[in-house]
Amino acid sequence: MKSQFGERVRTLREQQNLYLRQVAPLLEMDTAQLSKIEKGLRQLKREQIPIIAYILKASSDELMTLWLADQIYAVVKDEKLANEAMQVAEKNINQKNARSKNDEHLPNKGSFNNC
Amino acid sequence: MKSQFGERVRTLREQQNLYLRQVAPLLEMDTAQLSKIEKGLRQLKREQIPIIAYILKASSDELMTLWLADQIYAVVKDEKLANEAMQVAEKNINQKNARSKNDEHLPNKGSFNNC
DNA sequence: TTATATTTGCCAATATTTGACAAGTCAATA
DNA sequence: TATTGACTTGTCAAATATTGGCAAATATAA
Repeated sequence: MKSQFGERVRTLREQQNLYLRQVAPLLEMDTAQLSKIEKGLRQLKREQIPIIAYILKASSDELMTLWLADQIYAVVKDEKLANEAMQVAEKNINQKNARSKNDEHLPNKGSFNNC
Repeated sequence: MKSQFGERVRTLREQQNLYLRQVAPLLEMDTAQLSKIEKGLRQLKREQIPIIAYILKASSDELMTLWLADQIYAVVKDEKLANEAMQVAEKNINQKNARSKNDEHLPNKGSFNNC
């Protein structure tokens, strides 16, 4: 498993018939860096994902999802307890989401009511 | 959601009636650092997990799982696409595992047969 | 108050990641 | 086979991020 994100970016770039040298400057980097990003040897900065999505006429959400998945994968890829850890993490995420969902039902959500 | 790992360590330490000052030196750190680790403000080094598990008479696997879950959570905690990313990452892990499972059925696994 | 346990803030030390450049490979083709 | 263009790789200093260690602050109990 290499970089899902990088592979997708390369595919998209080739579909648009763009060269590294055409795309890299738009991201303010040289071709070497973008090459490494596509090969998963470097990480694109999170805040550049919408930019590259725009350049490649792709879904920002799709690329962000792949980028995040790569980050997660980097944490657990050589871990025998990867699946267990994922389960625990998932539970934590859902609890967090449940909490903020509850907040919606509380009065004065988002107001600064500390009078 | 704070640090599952840190909270578990604190619970275990208190169950054993140990003070930070007793445990910290065994991990070659001062009480301030261990305090931060228990509160999730610092990360214990991965390779120290078996050590702290031994000190606290706990399961190394349990603590490793919580530690990894914390690392994963740190990546996605503020991401709206957290769940999607987790799904993709999980698929990647399972594919990887499936691959190494296949390897077991190949001949000469682990030998250096490049003659 | 004193003593003990823990926490917090700060910043230097260390570790990790990135950016930039040069040199390299590879394929097409003149 | 020399040249060109696209991409890749290696190196290393610079930028970032993380940690370690200390001192001071807080908290709680005696």
